[in-house]
Amino acid sequence: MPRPSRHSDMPSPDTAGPGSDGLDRGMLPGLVGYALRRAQVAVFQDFAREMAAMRVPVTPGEFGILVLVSRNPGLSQTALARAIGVDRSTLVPILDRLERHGLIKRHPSPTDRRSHALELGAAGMALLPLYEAAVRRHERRIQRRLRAGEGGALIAALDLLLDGATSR
Amino acid sequence: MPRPSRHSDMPSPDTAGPGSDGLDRGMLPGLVGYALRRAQVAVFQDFAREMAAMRVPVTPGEFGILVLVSRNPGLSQTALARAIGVDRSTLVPILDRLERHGLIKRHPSPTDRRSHALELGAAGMALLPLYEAAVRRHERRIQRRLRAGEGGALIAALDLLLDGATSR
DNA sequence: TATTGTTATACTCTATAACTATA
DNA sequence: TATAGTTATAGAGTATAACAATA
Repeated sequence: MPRPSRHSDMPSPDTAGPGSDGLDRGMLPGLVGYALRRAQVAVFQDFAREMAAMRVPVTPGEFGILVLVSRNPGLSQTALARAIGVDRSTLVPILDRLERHGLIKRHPSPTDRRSHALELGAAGMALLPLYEAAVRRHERRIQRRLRAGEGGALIAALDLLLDGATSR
Repeated sequence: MPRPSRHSDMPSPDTAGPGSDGLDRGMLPGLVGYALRRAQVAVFQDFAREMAAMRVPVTPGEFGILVLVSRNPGLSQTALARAIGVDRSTLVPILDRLERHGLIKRHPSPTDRRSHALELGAAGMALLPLYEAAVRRHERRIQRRLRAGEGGALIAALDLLLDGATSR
């Protein structure tokens, strides 16, 4: 994890953040939620920049779907929707697009004729390794200001944050 | 086709994340971007939950606007839009709502008759301290699984991430 | 009766372009 | 000519409700 900042508790009000414009931001720079939101936006933009070089660019959410489908072949749309936290109706146009580009394929389920068994399509099998490499490049770039091993500690801290924000 | 990376790289693939559903998530749990997105969603929901108790609930973005306006009275809409990273046209309906609730006020600028000088409204002056207290409670809750001082380190790491993702 | 995928619909958030009144 | 605020409009992204087919 990052440096054990030897300050007592509430982080400093901060006179001016990085790339600042001279405005007084008050308590904002001391808030985890504020740092989280700004980092999130920048990281998404960097992801898109890396993907722009690909033949079929995908969003972070779509990349997640491709990984999930490849590791859990035969998954149903409802199960996938639950796994990524969206309504099953929200998933339909997303899968439509991925299927249109051959990234995934909707097979008839052998056991339930209402259900679709999701698999990677031909383009998906060809491109997923390229997407994974692109994501690794992206991860290396966004973490380049961190010290070695700090990325893992950051993930651990974010998972703890998720837990603190989620659990009753 | 998930390929065994022969680099000594990413953290462990993770057998099952917290609150998992038995699905194999492959490399996802080892990605900072993935942890960031999930934490972000949970933290926003917790913010909304804290705000639900207030007379006039505000979003994280609206809270940021109130802080900015209170610390930089006389700010113009264009300057504010730039500070929070949205188009100035996007800001208009947001300020409309805040003004309707008396949280902010658009004064005529003394120096430029095209421009509005933003100030806190009467309700804004009364409520901002309550919002700030609510945000501190929210911050304390989401950080409750972290060790003492780790919140500051987390902010520092997120700021470094922002820098790595942003700079050319 | 309940569930799966789908459709229709609506709501939120955001941007672009064009307008107006000033500068 | 350029800028500040505004409007009209459009495109993502998301959800809810209802439907047909199937369980």
